[in-house]
Amino acid sequence: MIDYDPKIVEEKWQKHWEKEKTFASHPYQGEKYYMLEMFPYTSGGIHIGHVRNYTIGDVVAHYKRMQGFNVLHPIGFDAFGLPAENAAIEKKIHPKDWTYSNIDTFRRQLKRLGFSYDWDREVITCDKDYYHWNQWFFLKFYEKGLVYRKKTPANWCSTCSTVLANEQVEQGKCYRCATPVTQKSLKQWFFKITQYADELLKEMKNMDNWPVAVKKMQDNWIGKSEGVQIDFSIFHNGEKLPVYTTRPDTVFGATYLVLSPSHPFSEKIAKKNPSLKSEIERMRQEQLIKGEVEKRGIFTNLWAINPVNKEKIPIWIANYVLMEYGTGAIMAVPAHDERDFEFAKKYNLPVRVVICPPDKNLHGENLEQSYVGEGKMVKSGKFSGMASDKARKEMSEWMKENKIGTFQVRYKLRDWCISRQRYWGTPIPIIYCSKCGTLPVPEKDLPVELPFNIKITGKGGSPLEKVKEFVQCHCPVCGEKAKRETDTMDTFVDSSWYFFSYASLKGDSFPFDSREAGYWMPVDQYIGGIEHAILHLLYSRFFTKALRDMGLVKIKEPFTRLLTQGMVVKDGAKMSKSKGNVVDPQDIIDRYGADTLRGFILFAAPPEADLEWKKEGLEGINRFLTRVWRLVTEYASNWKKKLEETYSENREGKEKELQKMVNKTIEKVTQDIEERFHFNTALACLMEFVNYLYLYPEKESLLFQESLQVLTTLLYPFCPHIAQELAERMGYKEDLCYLRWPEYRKKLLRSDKVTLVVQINGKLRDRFFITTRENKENVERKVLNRERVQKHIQGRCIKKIVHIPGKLINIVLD
RNA sequence: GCCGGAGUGGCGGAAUCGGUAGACGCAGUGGACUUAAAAUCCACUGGGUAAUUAAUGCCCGUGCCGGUUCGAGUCCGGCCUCCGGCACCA
Repeated sequence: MIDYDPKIVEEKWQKHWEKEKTFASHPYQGEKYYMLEMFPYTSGGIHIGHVRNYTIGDVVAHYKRMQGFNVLHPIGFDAFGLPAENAAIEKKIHPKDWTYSNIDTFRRQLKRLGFSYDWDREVITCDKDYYHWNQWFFLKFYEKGLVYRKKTPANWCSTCSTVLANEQVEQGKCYRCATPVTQKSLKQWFFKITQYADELLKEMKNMDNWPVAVKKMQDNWIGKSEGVQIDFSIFHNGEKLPVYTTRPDTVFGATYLVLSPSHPFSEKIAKKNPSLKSEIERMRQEQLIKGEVEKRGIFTNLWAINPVNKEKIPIWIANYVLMEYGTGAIMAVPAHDERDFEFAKKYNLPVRVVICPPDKNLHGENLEQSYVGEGKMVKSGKFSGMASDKARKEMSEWMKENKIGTFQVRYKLRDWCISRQRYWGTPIPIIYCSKCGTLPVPEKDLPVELPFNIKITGKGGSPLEKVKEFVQCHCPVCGEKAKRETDTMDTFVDSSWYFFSYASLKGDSFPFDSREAGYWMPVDQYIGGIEHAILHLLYSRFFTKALRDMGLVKIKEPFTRLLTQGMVVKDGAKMSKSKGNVVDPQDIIDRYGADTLRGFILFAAPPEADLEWKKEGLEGINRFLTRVWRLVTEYASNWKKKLEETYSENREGKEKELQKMVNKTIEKVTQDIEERFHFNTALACLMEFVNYLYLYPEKESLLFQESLQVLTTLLYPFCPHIAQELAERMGYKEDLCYLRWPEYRKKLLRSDKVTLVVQINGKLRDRFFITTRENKENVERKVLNRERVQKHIQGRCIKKIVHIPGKLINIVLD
């Protein structure tokens, strides 16, 4: 017997797979299955989180192939982005060289892990053949009115020297470097994702195979609310001052009105009234920094009229009202809104209760906190006495009829800002001509190539601005000298359509072939980290819908099923350089081999849970694989074409038991993959099977030979190298990935002896074997005669017997 | 604050539809092999209690309190803790 040497075995088969293109995909041949894992951003080398993501996907890809599906399982690289520029500054290496050298490392490591990718479909987003189509989409969106430019305060990260999309600001900090984000007014390009807000929301109802957590996060992010815009007016000149509220039922309780410091009317006041100007400016500054600030405001000396009761209420300007949402102005109802209550208490503004909870009366003067629940209307004109939820509808109707309010649907979702003042990204294909204005680059002039002759300093604005040859161009309309846009696109544009690119072999005049993409898309199973719950996944959904409306694809949604795998943690914390608890997959491969690494990652936890890294567990899997190796190399003889003994119905005794074991193992492994992706229990079951085979006495029998063959086949999706090698040693010369997955026979799972569990008053008291042929009465008589049962029921009265045939009897005593 | 998710041995985890809690692995203990060790193989392994019939028996045990049920880790109500997301969105 030869010892198990993973390095030799694994490299042998990796060479074979590469040479034979074993996992290449071909369209239109049978039922398709598109298995996709989120492609990696290639900074440095592969880390353990990638290995987990890709291992899970690889098991599914293998399994589906063996089920007879035509599988597409591609990979590529997310290659544009800021880290490349940072590396350029720190290491004096060109972003391009840094990126491609990382990609080489990544590709080598992915191959070393033996993942079954179709490498012919590889995509690298910084290749001009790829970003060409980002620009093309930009132009098409431009034609469709899905792109626009506006000057607006944007989220600014001073460390990255660029603006960020709303989705990239986490708790007021940059998602990448955690620098507090400030607001800076710049002219920016936007994709009109809000046009799809409602569809993005609605379609989620049909996405049953997405995790609830992700859907919930997107739901919150889109933030749909239904309310009423109520037109208040300014007392002295009657000018309209609309506010937006989701609680029109509280309108009689409005005791003051608040404007955002950035509201146009606030600006007007600031101009007229220098004494207020500095305070307004100060509040505006406070709003630039996200996060909780103490509520602050000033009275404008102006008054507004509440249209429902003609009441005169003071107009304030306060830092707790945002300009970006609603109308930038609110009616303040301190009795029924927490924020207004807090503000009213601070500035001693009146509190008027208009809704009382069912069980008591409230009074504004002594209210200790706002009441935001439902209840009975009071002090609300003709609506007094009505239930608040009913009043909400009726008052809205009434306001609409009297032309003082209109129904409104609002979203928190803002348009997607795609401008980045960075170098390493897709140039935005726009030309500014002093005569003709802002013009898209003609399609025939694409791609606008990113220049490589550049100095990255990290200082002083966009790097492209300083590249004369890039900036200077001619106007496509009048031919005069013009300037190019120097901002590049957010890299999330790249990842919003890469799955379409994989799904077709590239053409020269189109981003992808609609026919082939139509065959493969949508992605049947997508796997990635939960950190992309809103960013990448929302953008990709938006892109898919936009592409559908352009007639390029027919589908509404890109990803049918989504799995968000858990983190890999060590010593209770997420692996990170700063904590010094990083495990380098390469070290594990060198020491134990790829199959052991894959096996451990799959065995240690179910995919959606966090995984605790334990060196000892790794050794456990390695021991298991060694046991499989020894068993097969020692006892296996010839690979059989058909598993006759496994399914024969004429076995008795030990053989029958083994046969049952084989069928049970197939059943369990199949179900665990098929129904739940619980690879940990699938592997546990294979371990049990191996333990059983070790103790089985007749290792020369045909049935035992077949059992080894089944074991090898079932192991293949998890640890493909060792399985393929063992299959070959048994005489199987083909690739296991195209061998049909074994089936189990239900009939052979049943045995004629089962354990019957006996409970007395719900407590386990006895268990014994019965034959399945025995009738109910007979079994019950036997149970009652058991010594252990007798001991308990002596002198007591049997109230009831619960009998689940073949499983359990519960005797209920008084 | 709001919205998700999770709490099971010394540890990672299993129990899929309400029916034997702790599969499988790790760690640990004992034995076999060995001059010895490693490796390997075999067995035991939640806590407590009892020395009788020496086979096991009995009690407790899935974050806490209560409920439904013949029977609850699983269902219902109320808490506690941890993790993740959002956070002046009117």
